[in-house]
Amino acid sequence: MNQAEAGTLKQNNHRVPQEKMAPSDILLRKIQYHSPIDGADVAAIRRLRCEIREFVAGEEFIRQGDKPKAAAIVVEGIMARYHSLRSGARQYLTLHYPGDWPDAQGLFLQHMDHSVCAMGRALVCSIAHEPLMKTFEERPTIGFAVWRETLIDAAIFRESITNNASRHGMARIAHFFCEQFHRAKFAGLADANSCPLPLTQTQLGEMLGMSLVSINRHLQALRQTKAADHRAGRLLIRSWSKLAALGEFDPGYLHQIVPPGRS
Amino acid sequence: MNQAEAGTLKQNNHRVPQEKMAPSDILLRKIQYHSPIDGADVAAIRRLRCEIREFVAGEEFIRQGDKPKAAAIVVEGIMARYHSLRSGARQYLTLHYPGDWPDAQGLFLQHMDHSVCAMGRALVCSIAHEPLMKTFEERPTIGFAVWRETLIDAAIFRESITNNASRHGMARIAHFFCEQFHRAKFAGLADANSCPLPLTQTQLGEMLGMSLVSINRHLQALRQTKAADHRAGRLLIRSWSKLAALGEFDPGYLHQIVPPGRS
DNA sequence: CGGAATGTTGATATGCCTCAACTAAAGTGG
DNA sequence: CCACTTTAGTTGAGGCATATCAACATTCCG
Repeated sequence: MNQAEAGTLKQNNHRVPQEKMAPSDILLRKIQYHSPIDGADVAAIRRLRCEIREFVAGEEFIRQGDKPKAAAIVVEGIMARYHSLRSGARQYLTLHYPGDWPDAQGLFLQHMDHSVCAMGRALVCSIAHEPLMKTFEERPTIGFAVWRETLIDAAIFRESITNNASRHGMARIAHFFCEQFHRAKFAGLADANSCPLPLTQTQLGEMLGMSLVSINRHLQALRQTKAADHRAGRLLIRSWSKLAALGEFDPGYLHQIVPPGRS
Repeated sequence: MNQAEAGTLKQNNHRVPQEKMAPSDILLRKIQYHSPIDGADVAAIRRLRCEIREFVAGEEFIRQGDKPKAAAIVVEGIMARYHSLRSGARQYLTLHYPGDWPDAQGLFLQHMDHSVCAMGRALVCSIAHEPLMKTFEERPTIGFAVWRETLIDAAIFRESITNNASRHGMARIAHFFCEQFHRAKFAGLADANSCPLPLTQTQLGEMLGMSLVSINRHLQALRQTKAADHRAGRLLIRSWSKLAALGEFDPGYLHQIVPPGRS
């Protein structure tokens, strides 16, 4: 049982003072890499009012079946999307890093077909659908940029299908680690050879469709190859080339456009 | 080896005379169910020039790595998306029915991270990106409707992750059958208790991450439950309730809005 | 310090994969 | 039209990867 299921969860929906940061910047930073945002677009984005909320580990942001009236952008930390199965188990679908829109589907679809929760502490900014949609109508480039984000999400889901269905334990884990490191790096969360990855082994299993015991054993094998290590909620890359080879990782599907001035 | 891999494929890129049908109608029919398309929108859609092409079974429409300059809409038949693995094997990702946009990602992402091919004979209509994007800018509602389609695709991918990762053989097949019947029905391809499903058992395996032998045996078991039968490229539903129960199928994730006047 | 969550290890069971042979159906060419 | 080839489907046998069960060690946290 994880925290959310055990019902021992602390609620922590504190509003964070708006002055603490400009959430539009995290949004801009990401979409400017790939989309031709002009001055008027920037102004329109800055004009959007957003509410920042803080979440503790495991806390739910939105639940399967909900009908959201606002869209969320991850500002700090890591969020996860998951399906709740009838058996009570979870199937985690993806992780989301700062700049991601984990519930963008709510903009156009009636109800959520999955839930979103925080993995570790996280900060989320919500923008009400109505003004956001209006902005998309008036400044299509902004909508296109967010649309693009949702298409990359879909590419990540596809890769996940392939990873879970066609790779064996060790390779599957290696591939997953590669993806997370790549994305954490892109979001500015990683240092040269490590990044946060606040999942328990149970949750890794729920992500990759494997049992806890299998995860544990493959993780140990992975340690012995000296390719990567996962401990205490952190992923340590010891040999990127070895890990990428093990997981047959090719980052093309992430469609990352490397921002100028970063490696 | 299937046809495409064996290289014995017949090329059949015949242009079909434009008069044969109005492809914009298939597009309109679908998006009008859910989006507030007005007269000017309809006119803008009809103004888009599109080229219709016919494909034979297995023929590739677009390949992993390609940079498409046009977007496709399935007009007739069934298309599939798939990843090509290093081993040469395929991982099928989804099927697409008339009205679907199997390569919409090409509108915003540089290169294709997967391929698209025809399953059985199919008719596809292509609309050049440039005028299409212009239409999205001028008439945001149209873009939103297509965006919505891509979000449903993503929901289908997510369900596929869960299905492949968390359900055992028989349930996995049952769930897949339920989804395809539901979608075929929605696209007008199904009759009361059957629909086309032009996959070989090998391809079913490549879709669901199982070996041919497992598929074959589960399929036989499924026949014996009298829930469903798959033969000669056609899916026959013998007991929907039984099949849905076996596959734990809940169609919510398809976000279908039932068109007026249909059950 | 005590209790809960997390990680580790061993043993056993089983679902699925692989290999291999064979049948049935469909398509091809003389 | 029939013989031949190819593709698709079926069946059996054996082995392996992963699940499951169960006990224990460790870390975390109030």
